[in-house]
Amino acid sequence: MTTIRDVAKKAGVSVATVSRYLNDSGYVSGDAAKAVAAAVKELKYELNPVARSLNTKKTNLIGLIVPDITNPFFPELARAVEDVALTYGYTVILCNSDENPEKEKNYLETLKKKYIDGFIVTSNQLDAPHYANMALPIVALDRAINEHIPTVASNNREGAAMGTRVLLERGCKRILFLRGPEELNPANDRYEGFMDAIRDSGVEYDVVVCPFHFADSEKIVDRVLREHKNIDGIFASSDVSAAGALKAAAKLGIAVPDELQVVGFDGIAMGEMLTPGLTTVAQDVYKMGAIATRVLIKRIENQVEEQHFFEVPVQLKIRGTTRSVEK
Amino acid sequence: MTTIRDVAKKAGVSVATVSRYLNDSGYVSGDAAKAVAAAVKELKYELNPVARSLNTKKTNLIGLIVPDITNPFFPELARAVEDVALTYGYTVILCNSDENPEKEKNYLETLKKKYIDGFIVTSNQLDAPHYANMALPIVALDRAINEHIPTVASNNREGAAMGTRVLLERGCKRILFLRGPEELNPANDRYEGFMDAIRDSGVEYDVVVCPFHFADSEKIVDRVLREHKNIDGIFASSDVSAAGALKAAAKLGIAVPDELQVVGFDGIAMGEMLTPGLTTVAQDVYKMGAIATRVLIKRIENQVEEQHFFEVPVQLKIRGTTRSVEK
DNA sequence: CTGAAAGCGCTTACAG
DNA sequence: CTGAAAGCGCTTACAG
Repeated sequence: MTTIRDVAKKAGVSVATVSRYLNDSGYVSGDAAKAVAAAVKELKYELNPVARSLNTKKTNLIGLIVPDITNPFFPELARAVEDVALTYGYTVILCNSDENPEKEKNYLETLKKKYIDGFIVTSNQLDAPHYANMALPIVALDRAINEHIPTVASNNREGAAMGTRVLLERGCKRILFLRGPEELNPANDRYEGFMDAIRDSGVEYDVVVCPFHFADSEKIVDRVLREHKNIDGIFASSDVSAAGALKAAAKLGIAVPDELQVVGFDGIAMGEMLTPGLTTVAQDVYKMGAIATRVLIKRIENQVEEQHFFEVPVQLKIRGTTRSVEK
Repeated sequence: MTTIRDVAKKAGVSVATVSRYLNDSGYVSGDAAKAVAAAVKELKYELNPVARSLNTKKTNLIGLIVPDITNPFFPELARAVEDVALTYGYTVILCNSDENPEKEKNYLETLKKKYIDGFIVTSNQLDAPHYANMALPIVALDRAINEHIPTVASNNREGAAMGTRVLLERGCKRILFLRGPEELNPANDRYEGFMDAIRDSGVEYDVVVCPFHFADSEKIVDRVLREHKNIDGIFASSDVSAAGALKAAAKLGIAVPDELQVVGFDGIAMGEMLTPGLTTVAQDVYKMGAIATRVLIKRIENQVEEQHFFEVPVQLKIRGTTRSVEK
């Protein structure tokens, strides 16, 4: 392995000068620069990043903590993070937390010891002490807002109102809202948005708490549809729940969208694979990941950034689980 | 930050002794061990992994290179890799290659410089020189077998034969096989398996090359179904293609499974969310990832492992896109 | 069984 | 503008 000493020797300068040249820090005369450049090229020298890290305490590594990469929301996020990170010369470490504070804390701590440069986190524990004491750049995604931690999220509330209106405009008279878990901020925002839109509409509605899980959602919707035969619209707080609702409806022989219209939230790829295609409030997950990564890297590199909250607009995707608007 | 020197001083021994104690390497007397243990505890000392890495050239980091984490096959793989890695004290770096040899090579090289300990790779470039010259433990997943690189894969050929037989047993008279890309080993194996089963059946069949991509598959199947009205069975080499086929059939008003039966391959979660549920040849992706990770770590830790090829059995999941077997 | 010392390969005040 | 030297925090022959 050729080291900085070899380069220095060949170029006839000190290692300090080589280091300065390599890092573009401090003064290096034109002649010295030329000699070093030639030596680097000739020896095919490449700086050893581990040795550098020991000094700088930086590694160009960032951690991405998600509850579970297997949840269809997260792969696209991970992709965006990785793409942008690569652009800036960073590499990403993937961590599944299972929403388990201990696992999260453990990752945070072991990676910090490894001089990781920062974290992008989707977590409900952001107010926990192990975050407050991190002294490392962190950006929160999707969930939790904390005055110390920049956050990027969809405009969940407005999006949910939009989704609700899709159902209202299409003549639904009794709407079932599949509300997400109460400990999730985005789920609560979506609930607010639903309420914003439904409140003054005069339309009947039911609210049922429902995890973002296919089989559970199917079971819950099956029960509710049996009890309330006149439900003609479902707004699910996630596409996975919407898929469960569709499955339940199909098994009960309820025609979608003729007897029952369904709108989801998320915009995951599965939505268009269903038949009929799922009408949904699509989040721009890729954009969220991209923004989060840029914000994080700015912080890592000590660039000033005033903004603390980044809202990414959602977009309606009208597909086959809703009818044409009645004139 | 408390260092090994602090511990040595407090324990009244040399740093060499502390290091030996910490790494359980070389002799340490009972007394010395006790003193060091006490000092470690009192100072809450934690070894600096970066400093260690500079010496050992090991980092407890492994790289996972996949074409695209967004492809529904890979999140579960990533999950398995991460779970097992964590168990052994390793952390995983996620790399999307887009099947691009340059990107792959770039990751391999930059991470090698960072003293990454090994790679789990899903790639078609495994015979490329940058792999041969790696001198780092590598395990291949799903694709490509190379006498120097251990591989874990499904029994694709047998699985495809099983899937084909599902259609044959249910009375299909003309089967369309959606063959995957020709540069993919697993796709070729599945093609062989299809041929194994169809050859002597006397049943008519067509083979069309079709990427593992939803919209493309839909388009291709739409065309074929228009041209050949008597096709009554489709075996797709991937679930995503099967979903495209189902969409095409639905748009053409072809009833599944009454007029057309469909079988997929992969077993991704989306399959059960479709209506009717997708009958498929399910791979045990999690198990593949888990095995690959264990094999890799064994190699990293220089444990002997004779076996070079690990085959993970597939499992039929009969759902709604196929009929009951005719008696 | 133990310690002094060299070494892993870099960066960074500091003096000149 | 440059170099000698200390330092980042560990590991590992080697001599005893």
